[in-house]
Amino acid sequence: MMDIEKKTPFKAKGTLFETFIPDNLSHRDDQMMMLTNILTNLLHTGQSSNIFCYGKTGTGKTVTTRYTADRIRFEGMKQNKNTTVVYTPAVEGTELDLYAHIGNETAGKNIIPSRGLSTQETYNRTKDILDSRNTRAIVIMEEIDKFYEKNGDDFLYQLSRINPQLKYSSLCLIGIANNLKFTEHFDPRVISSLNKEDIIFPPYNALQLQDILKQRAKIAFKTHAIEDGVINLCAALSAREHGDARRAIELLRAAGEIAEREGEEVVKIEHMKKAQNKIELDNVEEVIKTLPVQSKLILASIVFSSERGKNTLITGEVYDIYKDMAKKTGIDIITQRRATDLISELDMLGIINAHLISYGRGGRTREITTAVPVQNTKEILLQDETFHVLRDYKPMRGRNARLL
DNA sequence: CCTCCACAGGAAGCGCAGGAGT
DNA sequence: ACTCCTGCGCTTCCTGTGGAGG
Repeated sequence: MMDIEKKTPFKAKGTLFETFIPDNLSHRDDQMMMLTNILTNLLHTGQSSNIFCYGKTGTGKTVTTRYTADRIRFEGMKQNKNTTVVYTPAVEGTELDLYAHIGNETAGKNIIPSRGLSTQETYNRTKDILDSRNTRAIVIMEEIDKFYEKNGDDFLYQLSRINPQLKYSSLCLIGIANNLKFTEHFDPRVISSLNKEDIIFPPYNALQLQDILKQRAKIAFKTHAIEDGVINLCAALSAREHGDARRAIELLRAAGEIAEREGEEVVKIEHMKKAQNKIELDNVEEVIKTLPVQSKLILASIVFSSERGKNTLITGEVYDIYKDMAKKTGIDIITQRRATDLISELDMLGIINAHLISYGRGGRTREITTAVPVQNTKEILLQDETFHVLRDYKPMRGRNARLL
């Protein structure tokens, strides 16, 4: 028999995943109190104001709201007042998708189709479902600012006016946003009917992160399974980059996994350093792999000509190389207009940096550089069969190539 | 001060996919 | 089988523009 007692620093690894909601949240007492105060009205009067939470990623907006909403739901159960929590992860979709999601989550099954019905009809059905369930629905909506940017403020108007139309139920919207100022351009009629309260989540500093990590480490790892300084390093690395607690915990977990794989029972500084590199690469790989072909090809044209000192490209150059590569790989060529959009998307994903610059008479364009390790990116792209012919691609000088 | 480059990026619309209703 | 709905990727056509060179 093999040794079943395999060496590991972990005691309860599951507590280091994003889905885990801890029993107590440190450094978010104020926000939790405000949330509780507002949401308690749901149980008292059956309705409450809508709430907008602002803060950067990993500042505890999601955990805090979900935690609090859950407690309210539990409290409601005790008082025999039916409460539903609808969690809406960052929706890629539209107003229609949002209504369908709320309706289906409330119902607990897929009743409303995501296509085929008009937006208004979808809204009506969701409204009917809500009313038929006799419930107080807390709708937590992730990245509401992004949704607003894409779809406008109509959904807010609709949702804010839903309560008077409900006889037996009510809806309370909790919007979670990164951008503090996205409400600035709301239509006045939205502002007047929305009735919202704002809660701000400031980023954690290194000390607070340390605190959070220590608490979490206590339940996740065996005693003495973490070398001195590892937590502090983890907190420092995370605070410096983003102050993001979610990623800090992810980093700690990765360090533990690396230690585990190396057959160690103690997480050491070197594991933490390796973990940081790994996480960075993993994230990039995941994003690149799931890119649509055309985006991949655009990325390829940037990456495959970013070596040998020539590391800034302009849109025209990228497009020329792209066309060349498209011919070689047999992929349909898209227009430059479309290509600029894809370049913007890659920029937003953080895979490349593209910023506007003017060369005066030389025109106005974007300077593009890679934001990820070139060699690794090439390898990831080459995993795709379609790109095999590019393996030994020699960057050509585009028609628009500038002289340095 | 004006020009003019090499684009940025908005607007409209097209064809298709996926699904509902009839 | 047929009509109607929306989203998506894309094209076509277009107007707008920072700033070096004239």
